[in-house]
Amino acid sequence: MATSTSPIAIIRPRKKSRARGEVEKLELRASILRAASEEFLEHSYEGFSLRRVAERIGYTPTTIYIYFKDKDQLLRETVRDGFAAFDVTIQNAALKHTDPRERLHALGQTYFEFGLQNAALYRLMFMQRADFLLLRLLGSGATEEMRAAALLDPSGAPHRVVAQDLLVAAIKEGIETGQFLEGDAIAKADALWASVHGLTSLALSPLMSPDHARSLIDQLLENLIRGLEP
Amino acid sequence: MATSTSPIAIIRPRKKSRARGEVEKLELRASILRAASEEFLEHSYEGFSLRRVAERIGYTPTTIYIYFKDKDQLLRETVRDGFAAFDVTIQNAALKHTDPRERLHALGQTYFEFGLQNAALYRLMFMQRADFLLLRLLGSGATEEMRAAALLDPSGAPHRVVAQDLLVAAIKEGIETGQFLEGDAIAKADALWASVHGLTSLALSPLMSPDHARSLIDQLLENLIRGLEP
DNA sequence: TGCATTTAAATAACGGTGTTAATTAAAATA
DNA sequence: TATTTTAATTAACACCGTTATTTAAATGCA
Repeated sequence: MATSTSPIAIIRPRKKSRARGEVEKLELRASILRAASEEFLEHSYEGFSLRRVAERIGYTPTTIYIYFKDKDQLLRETVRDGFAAFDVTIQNAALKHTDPRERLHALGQTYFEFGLQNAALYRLMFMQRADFLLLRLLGSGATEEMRAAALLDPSGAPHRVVAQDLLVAAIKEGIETGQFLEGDAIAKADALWASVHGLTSLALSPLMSPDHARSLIDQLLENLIRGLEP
Repeated sequence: MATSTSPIAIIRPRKKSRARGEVEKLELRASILRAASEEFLEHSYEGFSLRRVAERIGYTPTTIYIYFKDKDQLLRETVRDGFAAFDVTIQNAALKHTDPRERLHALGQTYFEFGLQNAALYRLMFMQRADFLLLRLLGSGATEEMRAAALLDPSGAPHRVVAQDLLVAAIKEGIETGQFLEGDAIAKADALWASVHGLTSLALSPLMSPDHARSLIDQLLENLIRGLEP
């Protein structure tokens, strides 16, 4: 049978045809993700509907299951870029300041403002689906069992977010230069993180207006950083 | 029936019979709320199902609509006691300490620990359905328009939670006694609140273990309170 | 007491969700 | 060209909140 079309087809008739199919597959996959991204931005996590994503690109809901395991995985991949953008934004803020105090302040400000400017994403990352962040942190090398275990047992040595690590680094640096008191840098970093997260999350809730929160962030950061000093 | 049993039933045959009916209604209503409460504790906000509440007490889902406007109202009434318990707990903590510094510290500790001990409730109150809190704060005197407006516009002079008011009071007292620096007591209170809320909410997320958060709360509170001092 | 009215509750149904199994049709392979 | 693989669909399931309609019992009144 193969002989009828081309005897030398042994080389790679499969590869070529398969390659074409895979491009198309990737295109549809990307199209799904694009639609999902719009869907998430418009309706946030609570209103994110797999069926609407499908309808948006003119496919049936079941088609999505060919490209993604389930709704969770679709959403995970949908916000992947957002997660990365968060890391980049925070990293850049850290790079702009050599002085630990200034760097901590910039990290806090940037974290806070990123949250306000990316409300749906921030809520998802830190308030609604923090498990996404954990899975991410476990990396691709982790087995399914490790992931499941990490989700079931959030205690133990926790997996740390980039922003956390940058805080720790700045604090350690401040300790080395004598600007900050000695002590558990991770503990200090987590306390700082918790405070800024608290103000950010309240600013994204009906309990505090973003503007009111903005009027508080600098003073709060100053107080917290002063608390690190001798 | 009323006439057959007593001709003088004119006095209040309606009242008596109606009273009996109303007691039964109240009993069923209470039974629904009891089932809903169990449901909420077992499945939290995300998994709270009206149909399961109905099934739990052996009624059809539609019956619930005779006693409650919709799922939201059922849930609101279900957690009413929890909200009140939160207020009482915080109030008691405040009453135990006359010194503003100590009172602030106790308020923070108690708030934090209440959150950890009542995870589903705390998440609902401050993370998932803060609008419940707002409606509550608007009180029974508010019109529907006022409530709708308050929800749509969370800016403006915000309605304050009991815990917030207690913080403000303690800070104002500390300023009067000269223990704290002069300044906007509300702003200082909100910053304090945001920080404690941040640690509490992280402790209720997979991103930070409750025990780790517990190891941070006292130091954090000390730092924040010291930030109020001259 | 008998009849009419009110009303508590149930049934049936609508539109929505995520998801799985079975089916169609088109493309890839031999 | 015939066979196999596979992308996509249709049909279905089990949920969800909610509304309109119907049943049946309790109540009101002559």
